[in-house]
Amino acid sequence: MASMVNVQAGAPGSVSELLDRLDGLGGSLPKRLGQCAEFLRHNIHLVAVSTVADLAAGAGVQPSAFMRFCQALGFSGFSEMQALFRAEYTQFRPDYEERLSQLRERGSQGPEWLAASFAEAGHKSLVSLMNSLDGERLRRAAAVLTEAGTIHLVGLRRAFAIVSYMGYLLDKMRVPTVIHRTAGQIESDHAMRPGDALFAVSFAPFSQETLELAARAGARGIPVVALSDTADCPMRDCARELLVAREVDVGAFRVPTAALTLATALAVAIGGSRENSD
Amino acid sequence: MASMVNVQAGAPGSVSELLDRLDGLGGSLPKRLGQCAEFLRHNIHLVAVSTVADLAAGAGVQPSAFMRFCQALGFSGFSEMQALFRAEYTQFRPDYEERLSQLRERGSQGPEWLAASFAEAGHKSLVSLMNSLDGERLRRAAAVLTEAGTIHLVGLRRAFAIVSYMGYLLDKMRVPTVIHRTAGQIESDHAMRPGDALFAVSFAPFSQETLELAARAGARGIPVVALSDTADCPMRDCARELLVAREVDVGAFRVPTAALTLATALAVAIGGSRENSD
DNA sequence: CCAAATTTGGAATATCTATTCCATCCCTGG
DNA sequence: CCAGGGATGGAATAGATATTCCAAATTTGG
Repeated sequence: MASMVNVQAGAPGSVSELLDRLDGLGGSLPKRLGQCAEFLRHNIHLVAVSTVADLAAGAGVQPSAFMRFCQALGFSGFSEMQALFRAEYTQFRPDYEERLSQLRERGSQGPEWLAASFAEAGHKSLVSLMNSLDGERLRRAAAVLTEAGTIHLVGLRRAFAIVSYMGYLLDKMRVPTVIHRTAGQIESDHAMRPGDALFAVSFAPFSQETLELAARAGARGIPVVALSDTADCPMRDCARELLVAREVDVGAFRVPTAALTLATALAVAIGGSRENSD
Repeated sequence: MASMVNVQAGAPGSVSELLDRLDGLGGSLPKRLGQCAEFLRHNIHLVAVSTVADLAAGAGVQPSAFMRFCQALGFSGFSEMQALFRAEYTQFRPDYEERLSQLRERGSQGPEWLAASFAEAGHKSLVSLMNSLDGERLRRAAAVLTEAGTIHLVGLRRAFAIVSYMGYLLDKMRVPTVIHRTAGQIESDHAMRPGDALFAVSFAPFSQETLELAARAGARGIPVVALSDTADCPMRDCARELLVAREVDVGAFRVPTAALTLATALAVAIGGSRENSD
């Protein structure tokens, strides 16, 4: 009984713990169980709502093999493993459909309805962000800004919130940063010196000031990383890298959830790399 | 066979269609089936991962009653109804866990990994926001700010992004708004006149300046609406309403997704109400 | 290349879940 | 107040689904 594939401790207590254990097992699993592991990694979301037979078929193995796989992970069987996924699912799943329909009934368009709508839009924006994100481009953008002497940030109107949060994070991580407010400040350009870099944020319809500042920086050989809500952004010409974060609107309004998320990830990545190279 | 409670067309083809039909049935259902309907409306997310017995128990009825309820909705039985929910679930669900574990494998902690982590945290923050949101309190907060002559906004450090976006939205909707930057500006207080209101944002650890400004405003009888990430916020004493938006962290960092979403909903609600009363 | 140990497939079984059925109860209309 | 029709609870049944078992196949170590 002690010579089984892998009988550690008890069963995992959460999905991420389970994934860790899966990584730990590495390639040490026999062929069929390996198939199960591979399939599970790519289809985590199916576990809560499928039968062993379905999952086994998906992984291309017999149900009994999948059972053995569950046991190798430390569970008593499939049911115990599924219970874990179901618990996690019921904990985190938003019931927007329900909530919105409820709110729609009694006097629509109140603040609560708006909050639910914006929250739902936020979910969609984040999903779309991760689906469309180009990891390689993001890495290059982070590299450009990591190597800069001082990072200059610019973004007006709705983009200013993004820039100000990024400025806060970078400053907290002791990365030399300047936030540009172009209004009536002609000296902006001269603050950018060779070796610096510019991070420019602008959403359609674009602020002329931001576009021009980015263009002048690009012309002077200062690398520009741009963030916009469309690939058609005019900055695509002057920018070394253009990142795109689309947002889902609620009527005429939106929350820049995806952009803020992407900008934060970028800032933290920059802060992390700088720290390492100090 | 034709005299059953309600046998229309076929089974609903989607969850929202089902909700519509539920609304259509209105109060015409007998007591026990009504309990099922009520429970379903509030626990849509449970259907995909529960048994009839569980749901029936939750609704306080016998399994057989729940079966009749499913049939009244046009399904052949519970299984058919559950299949609908399971299908929608597998469609919508993003596989962050999977994505993260994939990214973890090859060179962890890159910008892409960070983006995925922050996106996942954003999802969780939004779910928790909507689970904990008190509609009544939000409505009162919106009312306080709607009735104000000028809305004063204050928030420093990480809270400034929230305030600046809210300021942008309110300004766009032609609501008189002032953003206070307390640094070295002593006249802040006098800008707030009777009839105005203050919206103060501060997250732990709180900025002393924000707390003091809010306290002085409260003492002068100017209504204060506060937004924080904890109910333990010191402003709870001076504020007319305290809104709470908790965020899920990634390591030492976070994206203020929930707070920004809530603040946006609030701003749009205010803008909408003002428009109506003009 | 052989023997031992491990893994595998598939069928048999145990368990759990959905579904039906019917005696009883409760309303409703006369 | 008394039928009569629908609604209800609970048990009985049919159907899935998980789980185990073991003979056959495969791999591993010497």
